Amino acid sequence: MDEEIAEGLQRLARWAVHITPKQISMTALGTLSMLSAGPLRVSALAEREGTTQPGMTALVNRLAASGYVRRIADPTDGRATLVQLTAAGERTLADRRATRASALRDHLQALPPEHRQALAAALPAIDYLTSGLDKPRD
Amino acid sequence: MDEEIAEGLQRLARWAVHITPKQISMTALGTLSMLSAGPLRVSALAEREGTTQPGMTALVNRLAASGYVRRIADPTDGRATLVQLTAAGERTLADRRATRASALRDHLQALPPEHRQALAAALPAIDYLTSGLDKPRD
DNA sequence: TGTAGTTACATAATGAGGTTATATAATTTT
DNA sequence: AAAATTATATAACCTCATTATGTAACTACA
Repeated sequence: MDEEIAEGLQRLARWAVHITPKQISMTALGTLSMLSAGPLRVSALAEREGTTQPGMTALVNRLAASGYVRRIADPTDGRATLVQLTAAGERTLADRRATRASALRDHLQALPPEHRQALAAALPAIDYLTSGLDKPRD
Repeated sequence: MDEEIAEGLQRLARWAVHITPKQISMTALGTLSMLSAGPLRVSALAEREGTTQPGMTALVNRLAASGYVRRIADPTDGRATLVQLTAAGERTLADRRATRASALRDHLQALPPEHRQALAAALPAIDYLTSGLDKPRD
């Protein structure tokens, strides 16, 4: 049984990524998402995104070049830099989330009622599984 | 309601990608997966993977360099090249699928029974949603 | 039938996103 | 005060994707 569920979840993840507009990478969106709760260190972002510190430094560079984040000094540690979401970053985050959700909703609307109900009933299970994620709604 | 489901599916996709060992890209795995049913043209692979033809040419180059696929002539069209899975490619495909499925199963085993049941009940809905995909079990 | 158009793939240049290894500066430890 | 550790940055290098363009082969048609 777990076999079938695992297979289904893999297909579902693949499908969701497929139909989702790729304006921004998952890592970039997740990073902006985390920052919406307040500034974080580069290393904290890297750890929670499951990437490396140099990789996150590069991503923060790109996000800063796009004007979505800025670096501020960490008052408690001269080595660290805090990454802070800008107003433009907040707008972009909201916009990208809405676009993604709407792409998914288009497909859900074409879903027969019993299937929609089954998915709704599975939401607590999904919440349970994904609760380890840093509540990024992406 | 669709709102909550869309959100849940996005989180689920993100989670599944997160916990999945990234030995191989989704596109590469999907490509090998399609080829397991028989040789296909570069352009057919590109279209079904939702990528560009030059992108698929490059991917086929890398897969060929790794020994997972080979190019063979298309007897019906001198311009086309068919991409064929090698024995090593089949082994790799099976191995990667197993690794991914096992990572997911580890999480499913820690799932309370009622949640597991809810997911099992949602499988038909998942099949319905993802039926557009080229039955790649990834 | 030969030439014009189209098609299939490859190549080139570019950029995002990721890796490991290493350097630098600031903080801690001893 | 010196040594060790920590936080970030930098460098060199892959993968994966894009657009623009080249080339060879097929198709159509005057």
